[in-house]
Parts: sequence; structure tokens; C-alpha cells
Amino acid sequence: MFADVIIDIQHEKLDKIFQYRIPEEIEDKLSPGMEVVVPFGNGNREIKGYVTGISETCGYDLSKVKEIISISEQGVEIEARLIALAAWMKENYGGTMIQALKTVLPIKQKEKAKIKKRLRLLLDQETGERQLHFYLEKNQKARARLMAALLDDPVLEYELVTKKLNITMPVIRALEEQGVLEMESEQVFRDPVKKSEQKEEKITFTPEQRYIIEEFRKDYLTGLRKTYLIHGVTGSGKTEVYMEMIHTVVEQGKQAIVLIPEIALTYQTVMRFYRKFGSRVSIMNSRLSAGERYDQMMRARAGKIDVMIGPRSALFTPFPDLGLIVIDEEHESTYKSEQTPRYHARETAIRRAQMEGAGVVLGSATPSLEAMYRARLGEYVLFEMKNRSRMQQMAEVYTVDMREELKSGNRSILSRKLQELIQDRLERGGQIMLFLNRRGYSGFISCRECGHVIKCPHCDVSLSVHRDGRMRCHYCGYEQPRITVCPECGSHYIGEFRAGTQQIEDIVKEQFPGVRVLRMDMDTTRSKDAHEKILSAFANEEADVLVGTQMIVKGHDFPNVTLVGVLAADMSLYTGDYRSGERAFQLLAQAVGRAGRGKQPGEAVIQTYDPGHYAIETAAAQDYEAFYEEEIRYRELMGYPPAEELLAVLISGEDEALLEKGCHYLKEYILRLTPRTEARTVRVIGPASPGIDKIKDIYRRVIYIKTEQYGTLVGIKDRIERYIEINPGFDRMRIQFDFNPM
DNA sequence: AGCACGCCGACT
DNA sequence: GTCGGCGTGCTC
Repeated sequence: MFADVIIDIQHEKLDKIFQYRIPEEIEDKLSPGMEVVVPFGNGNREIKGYVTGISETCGYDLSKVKEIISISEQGVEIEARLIALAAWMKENYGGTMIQALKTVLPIKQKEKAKIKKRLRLLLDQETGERQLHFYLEKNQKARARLMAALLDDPVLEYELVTKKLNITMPVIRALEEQGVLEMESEQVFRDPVKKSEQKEEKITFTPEQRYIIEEFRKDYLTGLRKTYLIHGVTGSGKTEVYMEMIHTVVEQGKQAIVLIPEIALTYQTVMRFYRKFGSRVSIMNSRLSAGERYDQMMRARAGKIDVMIGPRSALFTPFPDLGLIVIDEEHESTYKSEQTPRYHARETAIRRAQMEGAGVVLGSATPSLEAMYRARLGEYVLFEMKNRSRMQQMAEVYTVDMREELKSGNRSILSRKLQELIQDRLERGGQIMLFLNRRGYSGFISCRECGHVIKCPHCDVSLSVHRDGRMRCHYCGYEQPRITVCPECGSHYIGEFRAGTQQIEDIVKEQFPGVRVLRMDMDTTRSKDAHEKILSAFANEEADVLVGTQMIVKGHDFPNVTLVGVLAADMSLYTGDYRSGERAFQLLAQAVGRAGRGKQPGEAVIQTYDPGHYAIETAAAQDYEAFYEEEIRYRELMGYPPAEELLAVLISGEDEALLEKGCHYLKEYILRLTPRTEARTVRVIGPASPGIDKIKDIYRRVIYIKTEQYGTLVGIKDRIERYIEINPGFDRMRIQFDFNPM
């Protein structure tokens, strides 16, 4: 008997299956999912590996096949279930089995968040120079190269040294022994949440809450496992409902996973779970160290935890008896993975639940079109929560047409209505949130005369102007001084387009002297705890106005905020993909929902150049149903998901001409494939450039395939995978699959 | 990633 | 000649 083993070495070239002979003594003990020790390489050094399958035959030269040394102590059956899930992911989302496995195995995750190693120079500049001369004299080129680099910059990333400088480990070790440098690895440990007072609040549920809790309980206790979609307006108390459901599950001796978008994973939310479930709750977030993450997974596996809260990756927590998966803010795009396999946590959760006999609960104030569509089809049970729980009223919303503002001579970014309301709030001591989805000091630069936009020479995205007078590319970091003359037509009428959060901050300060403003965007939250610091400062009413990007509208309750201003609603409206309407609606609805979370009623102002757009109209009216009806009609008409299924085939490579040719052949192949499969119902679009068609000198193209059956797309994906393996030229391109991209 | 192997310049 | 450093190729 032979075992398929994936070895525990982090390197692309070794990212494949190796077959080993299974010694007789362990033959009946070994099963897929177990951790084993195997001999590897010339020196037969002992390496950990994971068994993914067992077979009678061996596809490799038998004389070269080695034997498994032993089974690692921890090897448990739970991973076997996750391997089945990984296989499903590979099948449905594309990529290799290894990629899928790495996504799913908690052990692999530990490696994924690899520790950054660095080299630090121990000598001072003078001794260093002498050492450099010494190496040069002895003609030790590699050592000299490293030494010179260290003299330039005394701390170097290990990756940079090995990849860019082409220095190998023995060289580094030699210098280390000579006392020239030291290796250091950064690893930050900290407690997930400090143990604090654990007192359970007595909550009285609204009739809506009670109904859902009871219905779920009835189903669960009679052994029914379904997928539920809770459509609950902001402030309707979804979290309390989740907690009661989890309580039901935990009572039965089972465990629950709660997925939350990373950004909403706040101290407040977590504390609520802590108060209810005490230390049987564990939290995972990106700030936990690799080791700590691993510990959490092992605690879960050992049955020491009942509830795991975390982002997308927490979905693979190896609980011994999983009972429920909750996905909060189900519509968030962070639930879709950006790396192969590009899985969606919603679908994958439903699959895992099915395999392990668990239930799934999806919750959102603005459910994704997909989820609502499935609910309407009867695949999910739909629950509605239409009332805010603590007798709060919905905010009053005003839509302001900015074209009218301009006509009346108001050239400010703030409309008169908004200015008036800000003034009113400042006088009455209420807090204000101003929301704009753009980063930096201002936007891109364009020529008023010929329309030319200044772009990054490598990435084909517009450069952003920063306050220091330089223009930067947000993808590759390229920068150049600010331009004053149009390089195309020579015009001097060239300038910034629209404003950024920093500019808004300045304008507000100027227009309302003495106002206390906090700003939250990519620039101000770069440092570690900046995010929480800004939010808690605002919550403590240390500022009157919070100006920010997307991140300020997600999941935070500020009871004293009674005015929300959306400064440029259109910005998310025309991003050139079919989800832009949905995204705009969600963003606006969320922003509006931030107003009036306390005792006082709230108001919101939406500024737009297109007040008649259905996404803006329905968001202002806070009418999800109306939005859904309009949007689904558009999707059905155009054949977009969820009405039809869409597969994006992403093709990238350094050679543009080769890429064009590859795309052409690929499209031809797909077209040849389709008449045999599903006649005319399969449509192939492209190849086109995705939004940005060049990043870091790598060209990108995309071919879209639309059809009614998901299965058809999976079939096409399989055929393409085989096609590119057989045909030459494709090895110099990268091909990825993205099902129903977000 | 980490090990063996083989090439190549420098030094006895 | 031989020693030691450095690049290359392979791993079931």
C-alpha cells in the first residue's frame, strides 16, 4: 500500500504529492488526514507530512519509493473531514489539491502566517567597511555582497537577502558565526482578550427575536439542519439571536463557529460573547501570532472551546462535533477569498455543515442578492426583523442633488443642507460622521483640456496626489513629483479631481472653527492599534466629527451620532462591474443606519450627482425589498449572478504578446467546448482587461463565461485545466479561476 | 527549504 | 594539486 503525502516544507517546487510505501505495522492505523514523519531528500532527513490519500498502486519509480517512518502522535480523524471539504473546494473553485488543503488545515495555516526573519548588522560602520574590504580581498563575493547591503541598511528582510541578493543560507550562517550579523524573528504574542468581568445581562427579547429563536430551537431539537437567512435592519438585535441559537447548540454538547468580517471584529462584539459563554469562547484575528492561532485551533480540536469567533479562515476550525455556523454580515465581500482556491465562505460553510450535520445561520441588514435569491427559492429559511429593538427610530434621510448645489453657486464639497445640519449638531452637542470612500489627500490628477489622467507607468492606475506634493501609485508604490503641465497636450489646466478625507477634514475645520475632528482612513490607521484608538476616542466624545472611508460605517455603535453625511454617493456607483449597484446600496444603507443609534432620532444626508438612481433612491428610503426587486430584474435581464452563474478565467503573464495569443486560443477552445455541453446557453465574453490591466509589469486579462448551471462551469474549468497542461506556452502564464467574482 | 555535487579561483 | 566558496539541481 502507498500513501499520498504532502510534505511540510514551504516551497512551491515541493508543493505536490509524494508517494510513500506504508510499513505493514501501521497499515491499518493510517488514514487520510494524519500527520506522518517521512524521509526526504538525499540525506533522508526526517520531515513532517500529511496523508491525503491511500492507494494500492504507485505512479512513481518503485525503486525510488521510500517508507513512512511513523505516524505523528496528534494525528486525529477530524482533519479527514476537512480534507473532504478541501477536495470539494478544489473541485468547485479550481486550483490544486495542495492549495485547497493548505487553506483548510489548521496546521498549514500556522505556516501561512510565516514569521518574518530579519538580519541585523552587529558591527559599526567603520568595522563593517574593514570587514567588507577583507571579504573583497579574499574574493568572497557573496559575503561581500551581503556586507555591502548591510552597510547600506543595517536591518534587512531575510526574503530580500535570499531572493534579490541571491545569498544562500550557508553564507548567512558563516557571517553569523563571525559575529558580523544576527538573525532575528519578529513574533508578537498577546492575549486574545483579557479575562474580565463575566456578568450576563438580563435581556428581554422582542417578539421578532423570540420567534426566530424558538423556530430555530424547534428545528434543531427535532434534528432538522437547515440554512437560515436573517434579514434584520441595523439595530434589530441580530447578535442576541445568534447567541441564543448558539446556546441551544452548545447545550446539546456541540460547538459553533461565528464568522465576522475582520473589520467588525471589535472589542464590543467579542465582549458580548465573552459575557455569555465565558472562557469557552475563543477569538481569532489577524493580530494573533502564528503560534497562538495554532494553539486556538488545537484547543478547539481538544474540545476545550465551544465557540470560535473569527474571520473567514475560522470556518475551518477543527471542532469534534460541529453544530452551527453563523455568518454575520453575510453580504461582505471579505467572505470571498482572494487567493486560489477562491472560495466563498457562505457556500463553503453550507457545504461543511452538510457534511458534518450542522446548521447554518446567515445574517445581514442588507442581504447579498445571492442569499436572498436562494431564500426566495426556498433553499434557505427566511426570517425578517423589521424593528429596531430598543425603540429607536429609523433615521430621516435627505438626498441632495449636487448639480443643483453647483447651479446655485455652492462649489463646496458640503451641500447647504449638510452645512446647516452640521451647524445645528455642533450647537446642540451631537456627534457627526462624514463618510467618503477615497483615501489620501485627494484623488487623481486629470487635464481639464484633453482629459488625460496621470497614471502609474507600471500598474496603469491613476496616481494619487499626497500632501507632500508627490504622486503615488497605490499598488506598487511608484512615486513622482506632482505635475503642473499636461504631458499630453501641454495645458496648464491640470489638477486634482475631487477630494479625499484629509481635505474634508481641513474644510470642516475651516468652515466650523473650533470643531474637534478625527479622521480615519488608510493613512491614519496604519499603525497597530490606531483603528481602535480613533474609534474609542470618538466613542468617548473626544471629537465632534469623524471623517472617514468605508471603515467608519461598519459595525460600530455610537449612541451620540445623530447626523451622518455621505459626501459622494456616486463614487461607488460606477466602478464598472455588475455588483456596483448592490455595493452602493449596502454602503449607503449601512451609513444611514449609523445615525440615531441612541435615544435621539438621527438624520442622514446623501450627496449625489444622480439622485434618480435606484440604488440611491431605495437606500435613502431604506427599502431593501424595492432595491432587491429592481436589482434582481437587472441581473436576470443581463444574465448575471445569482440569476446565472459566472466564471472569470484570469490570465496573467509578463509577455504581453504571448498573453494575447494565449487568450485567443483559450477562448477558441472554450467556444469549441460549449456546443457539446449546453448548446447556446453558454456565453463567452472577452478577453478583456480587468480594471487594472498591468500590476508590477505583469499583464492581466480576463475571459468571462456565463451560463445557467454551476456544474457546467465546473466542467469547463476542468477542461481548461487539462488544456493548459497539455499545450505549450501556457507554462509561462498564470491561469486562475474565479467563480462568481466579487 | 536544505542537502550533495561539481566547477573554479587562490594558496601551499 | 588541494582547499574552500559558490551556484545548481533534486527531493517519492
